[in-house]
Amino acid sequence: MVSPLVALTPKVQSAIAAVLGDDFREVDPVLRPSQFADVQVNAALALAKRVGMPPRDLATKIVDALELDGVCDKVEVSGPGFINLTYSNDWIASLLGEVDTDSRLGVPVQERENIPIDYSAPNVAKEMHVGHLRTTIVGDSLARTLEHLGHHVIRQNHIGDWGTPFGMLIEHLLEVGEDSEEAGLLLTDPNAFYQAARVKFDTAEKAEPGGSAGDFDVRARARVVKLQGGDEATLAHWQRLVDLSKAYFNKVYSTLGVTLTDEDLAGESMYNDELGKVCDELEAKGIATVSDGALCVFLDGYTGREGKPVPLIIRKSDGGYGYATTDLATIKYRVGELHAHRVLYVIGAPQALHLNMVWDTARKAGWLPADVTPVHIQIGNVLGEDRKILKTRSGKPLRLMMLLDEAVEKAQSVIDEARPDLDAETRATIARQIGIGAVKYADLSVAHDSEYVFDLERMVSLTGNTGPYLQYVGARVRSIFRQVGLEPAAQHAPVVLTEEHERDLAKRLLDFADVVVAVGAEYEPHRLCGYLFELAQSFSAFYENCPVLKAETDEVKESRLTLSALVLRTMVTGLSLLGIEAPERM
RNA sequence: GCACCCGUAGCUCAACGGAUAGAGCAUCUGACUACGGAUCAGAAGGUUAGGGGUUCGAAUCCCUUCGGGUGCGCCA
Repeated sequence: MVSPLVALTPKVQSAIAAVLGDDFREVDPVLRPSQFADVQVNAALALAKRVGMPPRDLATKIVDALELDGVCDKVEVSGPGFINLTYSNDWIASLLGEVDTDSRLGVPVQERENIPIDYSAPNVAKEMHVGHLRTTIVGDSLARTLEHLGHHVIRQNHIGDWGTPFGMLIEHLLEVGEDSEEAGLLLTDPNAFYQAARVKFDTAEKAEPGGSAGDFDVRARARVVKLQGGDEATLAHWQRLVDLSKAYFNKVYSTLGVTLTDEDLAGESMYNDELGKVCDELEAKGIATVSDGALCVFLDGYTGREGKPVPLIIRKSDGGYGYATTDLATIKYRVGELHAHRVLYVIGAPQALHLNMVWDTARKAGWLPADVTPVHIQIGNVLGEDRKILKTRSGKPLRLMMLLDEAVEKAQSVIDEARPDLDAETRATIARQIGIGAVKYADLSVAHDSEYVFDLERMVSLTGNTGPYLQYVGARVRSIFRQVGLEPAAQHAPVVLTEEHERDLAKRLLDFADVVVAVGAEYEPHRLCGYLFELAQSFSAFYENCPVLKAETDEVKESRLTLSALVLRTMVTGLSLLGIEAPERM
């Protein structure tokens, strides 16, 4: 089973080789979508200069050498040397027949690679905000997609469960008591807990030593050292803190329909025993040196203010370790223990410098071989209406759970009004699917590295390029089948193409595999969103213009039912790769 | 100061170096006793921030100016 582009590529390459010789057999035929035909071949333009031939002449020769019997109805040279190809309806129908019999809808199974994906990574005792929402959703979609392509995806939820803040968090927890109302905030409003600890710390730090503000800051710092030193009592308090937060994360993940579980937790604390070894090894290899009391790695090409070299601090002057050390231990683990072929980091764009320094250090230390590719899938900042970054610390905190609840509420009010015929329980289920789907789609449909303006109204809007619109297409198809009492999954009659809208839809369906492959290669779920939206539009036009159940003949009716069933299957599969549910009805 | 990212229609965003830069929202005009109108058809909307360069061809690659964002030693 192959897509049109995959099928045509070797044919065009053969024609090029026939004209220019075997040296050109592997050359990129430059197949592109065309507004004048089904596809255009731009190879002649690309190669003309190299072979010293006018592009139109070369294009003509390539066309003469092309063997496209039964594949294309029309082949013509156009403009400066474009070759426009128009598929024959029979070919489209026959490829679609193959897609129809393929449980994978033509999506290939790729050579299996081990791919750890680092995503979500919320902080213990901190509310998940819209920034976390994005890495969680994009990462989860990539995990699902790469898994679908046959890879061994190892989800790595690198939660912030270690480091300096835990000193103050534990001290705060001890002061308020583990069973206090205050501690309960960890489950419901973690930010409030964190902020309280933060305020105590900041107040004490600014105050005179021994003053009325107490020595909270001193105790907090001492607690960090105890924690990293493995003090048992401290570890027990820490574990309590982590457990409370884990319950909160899982509540969010379950609401969101994200695949992460406790099995995927691989927090910073996991690497605690390795931190000392990492430092020792780097020092022994002469990669790290002591500067101002801190153990640092200085790398070529990294300069900061006033041309001073930027250090990667792997051991602070007080003996503690920061996230640079943890991240080094992490990549060492992912390569050495998980045998990664690719290592994906779905984290914020501002971390680019840090990540590059970590990777370069790991390369230098021999922990990251040349054949292992680390990839930073940069998550752009989420902006407020004022186009400034939404921050939890200074600005008003935007609680994720509240946001999700609000999205579901909006969907609920719409569905209550539109479908009073359904029972309350069904409506509640649909409202959840639509509301959550809307939020996820809004996040997935823009390029992951672009900053985007967070607008709840637009997100949950049920018209336009939104999740609900795509879900609606699936519901419409199911409705057609319900009316005639047929199962979409059992519909496999041959497709015959007569109307232009049928042809457009069929062609669109054939592109699915290429898009999924592209998402896996480029790590860009927004391409799949774009594709599914186009598919939805193609289906809507088809649905409007080509009666299915009232078709002129049984043959046409059966064919259109097959097309509809394929739309449903493609839409449901595509949405599932995005992590979005497709309601039976809505 | 240095580095990275960004600047596309009123707004939010697309566009693997290819022909006339596309969608959605909003606006305007049409289509409802509907195979489900949560829809569809159509209109209007642009010097791709400015200027150079490379190329047969640039929103895309290079240089530069302007504007915005982010990062740059003991938070993560």
